[in-house]
Amino acid sequence: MMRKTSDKRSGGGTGAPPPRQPSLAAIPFRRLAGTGPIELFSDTQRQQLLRQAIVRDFPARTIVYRADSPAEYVFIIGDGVVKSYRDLASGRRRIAAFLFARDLFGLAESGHYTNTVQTITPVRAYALHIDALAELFAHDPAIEYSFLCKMVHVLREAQHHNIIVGRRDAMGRLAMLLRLLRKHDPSHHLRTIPVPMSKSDIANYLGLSLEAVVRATRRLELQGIMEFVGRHEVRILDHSRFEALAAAA
Amino acid sequence: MMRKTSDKRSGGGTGAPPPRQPSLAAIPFRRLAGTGPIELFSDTQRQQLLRQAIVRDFPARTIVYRADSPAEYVFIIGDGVVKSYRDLASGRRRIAAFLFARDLFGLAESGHYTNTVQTITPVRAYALHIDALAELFAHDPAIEYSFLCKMVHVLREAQHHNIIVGRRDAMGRLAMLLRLLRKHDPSHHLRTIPVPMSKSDIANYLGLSLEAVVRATRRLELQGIMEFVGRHEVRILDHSRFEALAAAA
DNA sequence: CGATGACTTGACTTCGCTCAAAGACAGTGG
DNA sequence: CCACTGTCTTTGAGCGAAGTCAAGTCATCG
Repeated sequence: MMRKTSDKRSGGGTGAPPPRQPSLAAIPFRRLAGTGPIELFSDTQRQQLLRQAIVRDFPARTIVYRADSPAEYVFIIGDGVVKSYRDLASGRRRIAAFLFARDLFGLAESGHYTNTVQTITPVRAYALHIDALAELFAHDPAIEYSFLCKMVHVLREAQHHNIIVGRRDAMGRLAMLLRLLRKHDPSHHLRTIPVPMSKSDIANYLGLSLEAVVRATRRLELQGIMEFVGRHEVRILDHSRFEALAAAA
Repeated sequence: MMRKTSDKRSGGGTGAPPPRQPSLAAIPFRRLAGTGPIELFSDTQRQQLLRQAIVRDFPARTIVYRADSPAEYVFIIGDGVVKSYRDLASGRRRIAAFLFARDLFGLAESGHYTNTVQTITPVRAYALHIDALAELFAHDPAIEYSFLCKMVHVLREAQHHNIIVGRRDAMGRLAMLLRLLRKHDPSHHLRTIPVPMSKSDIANYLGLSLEAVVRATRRLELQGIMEFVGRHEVRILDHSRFEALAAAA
């Protein structure tokens, strides 16, 4: 049934110096020196949030909340990976996003969550009561600005997801997902990309059948572009062809 | 080449009492009485924004800005319809969203727009300089909160778009888009849905080829579910089957 | 060591894509 | 006012890729 505590997949956030918590990462929308995601909170903001937050640890495969249930809390991930999905009337499941350390989830619609969120690895999360958060916003526009930045960033990610799903070829979609996952790996100088989720999750994220995902991985392996090392790691063998495939958009 | 000013398609916002401008509409994320979108700005907020805003009128088919160009302004649509899209390396074009009156666009990434935005109908827009807006945010958390609400709302729409594109059947995708368009029609008690964009735009939004869109419309017409009245209006003939198709998700 | 869930593989079907060519519409200019 | 022209749209034929169904294997855990 449930894997116990033996799950060693980390999926992000285990870099050498553990970042202060809670923290939020995003690429700001205004012009800035760097090009990658930056930390949005200052130390004092972090402390303010931590005062309001409830630290919660979830084992792998735990449902944090279900779609359409009343939304009391917003969550910031300290460590671990979750999936945010919706089960459709057709019986299909659409995974809207995989979320990692420094990501945010739980902003709802009319007080009800729109997606179900379930952990993939063990997760530490910071739960912020929505009223407390609104209170904070009213007093501190800078914190609110950070959340706004994050939402803009998340919207861009959703649009990128749209582009991924819009591709017709399964191999290309898979390559794009792998590139996403690599970005979330703190130590991606290594040749292997951590893949914490199951192939079935991947299928639901990419809008493919499970079999199509399996066949796409097989073809990528046959072409010598990448290979699975166990079920939760991928090694890129031919970087240039991999990038070319993922970039074909 | 370019249609001149004779374009009569409205596409939203021509309801009897013209709303005060600029205005933003969204479903707030906190629990609330109503279930539909509400106006986010108060009168005083509107006036504050209007003081900063440049009112700009664009003819149909005008490019407001191009992807990757420096982002100086954020826009709120007063009236009309635009498309926000990105041309991919493969030669394909992905339309990320159609935007209507009371919608927002132009929040960028690192000071550069991520999508190209082009008008479909004539458009009146309110351009807000990003620095002025940030200034406003720092002084008025309530305005900032409105923008945050809007971004959360837009994110939900993007996820809904993901669900649409995730469907395999062209007819179902088309039905879902038509339902979206109906929502944006101020007078949708009528049997006809305004469809301001071309079928080619629809194809790029749905992730289909133009021909697939045409065939889907044909099949819907043959089955007596709906029919095109001219190129920019659709009449729903069988509401229950239409809804069933769109809801099958 | 048996069970459960995750994964793999094969055969067949279906649906949308591509290419190609013709038809319909709207704004333009005479 | 009407023919002109470019765009948008429609339709057909053939192909390929992903979906579905059905077995069967592998891995992990009790």
